[in-house]
Amino acid sequence: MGTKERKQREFAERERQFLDAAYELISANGLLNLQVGKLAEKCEYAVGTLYQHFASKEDLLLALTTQQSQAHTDMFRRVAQWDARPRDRMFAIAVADMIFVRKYPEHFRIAQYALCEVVWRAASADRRRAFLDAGRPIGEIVTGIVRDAVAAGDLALNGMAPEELCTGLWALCNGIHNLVHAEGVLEDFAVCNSYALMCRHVQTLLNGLGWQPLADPADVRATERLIERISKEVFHDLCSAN
Amino acid sequence: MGTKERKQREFAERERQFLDAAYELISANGLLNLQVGKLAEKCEYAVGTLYQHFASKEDLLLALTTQQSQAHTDMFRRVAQWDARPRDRMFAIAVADMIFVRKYPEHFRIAQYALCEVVWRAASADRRRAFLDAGRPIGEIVTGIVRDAVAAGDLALNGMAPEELCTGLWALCNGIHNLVHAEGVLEDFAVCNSYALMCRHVQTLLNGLGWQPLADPADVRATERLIERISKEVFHDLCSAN
DNA sequence: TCTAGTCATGAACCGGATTCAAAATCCGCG
DNA sequence: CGCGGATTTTGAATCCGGTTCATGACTAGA
Repeated sequence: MGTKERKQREFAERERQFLDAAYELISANGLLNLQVGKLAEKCEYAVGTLYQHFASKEDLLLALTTQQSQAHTDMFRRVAQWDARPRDRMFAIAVADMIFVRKYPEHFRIAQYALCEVVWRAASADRRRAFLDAGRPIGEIVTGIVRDAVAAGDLALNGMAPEELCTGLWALCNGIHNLVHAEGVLEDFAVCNSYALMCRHVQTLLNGLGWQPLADPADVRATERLIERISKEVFHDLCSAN
Repeated sequence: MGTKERKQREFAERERQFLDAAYELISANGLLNLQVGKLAEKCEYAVGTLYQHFASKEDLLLALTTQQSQAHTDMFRRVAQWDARPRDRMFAIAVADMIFVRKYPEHFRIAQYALCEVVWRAASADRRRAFLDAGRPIGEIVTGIVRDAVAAGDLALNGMAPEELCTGLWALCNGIHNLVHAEGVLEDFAVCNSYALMCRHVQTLLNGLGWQPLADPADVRATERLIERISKEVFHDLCSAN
């Protein structure tokens, strides 16, 4: 009975259609103006059909975030396979993050919103679980790099677990995105190229961990070259301009 | 004609009442369940009266966040006046942040929500401006500490503006709060005492900046002692236990 | 072709934010 | 002290958009 399976495939396909359309609508009109009715209409389905997929509007947003998270993971996977010293790979993780957020600025905003308690709680438990599951490989990739570094003698944990060490990087990147996206906050603060700055802070943090080989804090060009190299060797297809 | 002024005072007082009550309701029932009608009722005013103060529900949330920001600022001001070496003062900023978020966990959630594009845009322009204004002193305090450190020869900027340097710390703290509050994400990640960890990361970042005197990354106890000292000398009244 | 089951539909429902016309209150003046 | 216009408060009515569910269409197997 292949019928069942074909149905499932079609169902999954339709779900993707909804999510893609949602992203388009959000990009065009802002998250604020996303309306379930409009979305269904755009997809040429009835609202009821949409509700066959998502328990609520919030559920849909979390689903979208989860989908995004998978794309994000794919970029990280590439970094993991990149043939470079652990420190550079870890730095490349931050660069990947940066490229991703820049490429899909709405995604960050949606995630930011979807992970707020209000929305998170309004999504279904299944959806929440799926989101957490989607994030797990990211953790594994990143802690893997840390372990490599320790094994190579480039990094001393000083009693921290690799997971704990990672949270620092993670928080730093996440926090920067937050600041960048909070309108007016950074402008006020006279920061021009926020992502170059983010890279600098990441290098600083890695240096603070004593992660070898240390980056020269005064040599901004070296970091720029590294970013270019990463763009070229790992994300050639995603970085047309810068 | 003092009538005008008394009215203004009363108006401001009522606004505070609304905001305080909103915080209570949110603490009790969660942000999700905050209802404008209920809030007005709790304050024994009609909904219409509430709308005299706030352009929308979102506007109210941003107002609440702004109020919070002022309390936050007061804590930072204390740190600025603390008689200690700049590096310790900077570290104390992070500790202050930590104490604040711990003391008012809902406030963080509200801010997180209020600063999402959806809510931010739904608030009135005046309110947004007020929020940005409320944040400005924080920036001044923190960059002030950086300048002190540079003047004392404890820190080299390496071409960064003090504001830029601050964003790193800021992002790190903000990011950690985000992770801590995102249910399930850190649990998954086997992090037990998240704020102790945050302090470690802050020390790491400061070390990475070469901010003298460096903290010994292996000596966890030293940082604990410093935190205790800060709790005692700066926030004696706010820290009953730990 | 028929039938039971599954799925899609969209008008109706409903909760809650927002509005606004009427009522109450306030204030300065005679 | 009382009057009249301005200001403020009130809460029932409105509006909006997310969600439901009775109905009809479609499917697959008999």
